[in-house]
Amino acid sequence: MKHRLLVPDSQAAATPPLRVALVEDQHDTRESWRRLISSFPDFDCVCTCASAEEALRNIPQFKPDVILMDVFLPRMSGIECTAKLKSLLPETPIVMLTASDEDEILFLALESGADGYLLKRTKPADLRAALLDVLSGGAPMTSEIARHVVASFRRKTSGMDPSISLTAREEETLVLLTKGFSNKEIADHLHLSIETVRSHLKNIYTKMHVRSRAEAVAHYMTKRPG
Amino acid sequence: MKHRLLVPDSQAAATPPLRVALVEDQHDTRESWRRLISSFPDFDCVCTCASAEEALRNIPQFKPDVILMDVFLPRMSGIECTAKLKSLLPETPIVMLTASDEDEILFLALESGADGYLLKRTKPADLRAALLDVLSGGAPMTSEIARHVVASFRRKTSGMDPSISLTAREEETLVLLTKGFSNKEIADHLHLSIETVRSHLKNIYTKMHVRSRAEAVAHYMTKRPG
DNA sequence: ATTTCCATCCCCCAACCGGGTGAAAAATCC
DNA sequence: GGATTTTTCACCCGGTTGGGGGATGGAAAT
Repeated sequence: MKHRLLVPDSQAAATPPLRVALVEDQHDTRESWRRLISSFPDFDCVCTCASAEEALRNIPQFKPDVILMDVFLPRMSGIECTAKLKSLLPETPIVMLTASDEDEILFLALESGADGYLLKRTKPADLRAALLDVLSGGAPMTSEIARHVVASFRRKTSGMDPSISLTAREEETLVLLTKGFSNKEIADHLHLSIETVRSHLKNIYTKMHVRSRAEAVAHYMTKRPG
Repeated sequence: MKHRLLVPDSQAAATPPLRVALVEDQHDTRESWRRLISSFPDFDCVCTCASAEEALRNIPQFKPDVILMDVFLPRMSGIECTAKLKSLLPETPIVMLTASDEDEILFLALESGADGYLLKRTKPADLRAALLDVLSGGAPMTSEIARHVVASFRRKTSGMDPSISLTAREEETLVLLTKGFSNKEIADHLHLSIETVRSHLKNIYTKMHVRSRAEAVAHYMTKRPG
């Protein structure tokens, strides 16, 4: 899923510059970002937009290699704009820029399809590294943000365990159950007889005190978010 | 949430070395990791464990600054071990090591509480950077893995088609479905004929592109937490 | 006024599912 | 090494479910 061949850390003057589009509503900020990006020998800021509407109108024609998007824009937010741009240019990586580091905005941005998430106070060298990173298939973000993202996966071990302890095989079966598979599909997936799956399921039901797969799925998913 | 004050990129010979615990079942691999870590002037491998059980027994006493954990261990997996260690030492960052880059294992590892995720083929300099990163509150992972992680957020909302709009009655039916009720129970609850419930369900399945109640429950619950 | 949707209900049928019972290898524990 | 748990599989039975047809009346939209 590489978008361009990159010479990782050199200035790469031989290849044509990578084309960047920038969306930022505040004039001064926009200009300073534009100048900064164009100051990199291997990058060129080919399109600057002052609003989400302008971005949706212009960026698809420019087909840039990467898009830098401010989160806070008047009327339509950068998050909504990102979602719309992603359906127009699904292959073009979008890096969100934000002043705050609120979790809420971070996750909304990632859900909208953003590929990276930088704070506006990012240092010039780090910005360039982030652009190269996202263009080579990475997901640039600060350490703190990465930790927040990773932390969001963590299960709460508080109220879930005490009673039910499923065996390894039962757990596997249950996970496939929550993906909506039938007994036969689970059996194929685990290379088992359908009767074995039924057997595991019966044990799971007994341990979880439920009487159907739907109930098991519901109980499992309320306990383990995701 | 910093665990130690760090001098980011210097060799920091003045501060005491950071204490690393290593869990890896294969003797040769374990030794080579141990030697590698101890070769860093600012790190010291104070505890090596050949199994998850040994890790749970020894690591809590050593109270290392960071734990390196192989995912594949006999009997109890590194993932399970990570979950248990996290409840014993919630502040100690754990970095998972894996040979493969399967999505399934990655997400299980993150859910278990791992703070970073490295491939075993990581270069020595990158390992050291990753250890420093995780100790200063980051979440070290390769670019590819970071992209997988952010991509997993996208699925949640972009998979949640804006196209599916259920009617009021269908919504009610679906909610009861997620509580694990049978068709008959739903019918009683809503004072309807069982045939009406079946009818609603058929429409729900069509709209949601699923073929069973378990699948519908799974899809619904991944979209709406709770 | 006509059409389109929604909610309600009915029937059929094949397939699937949940529950009971049993049992034999394999792994694990003590 | 013997006891226990886990994993694997089988058979039967009745109820449930999913998918395919409809049909009716009412409400909302055009």
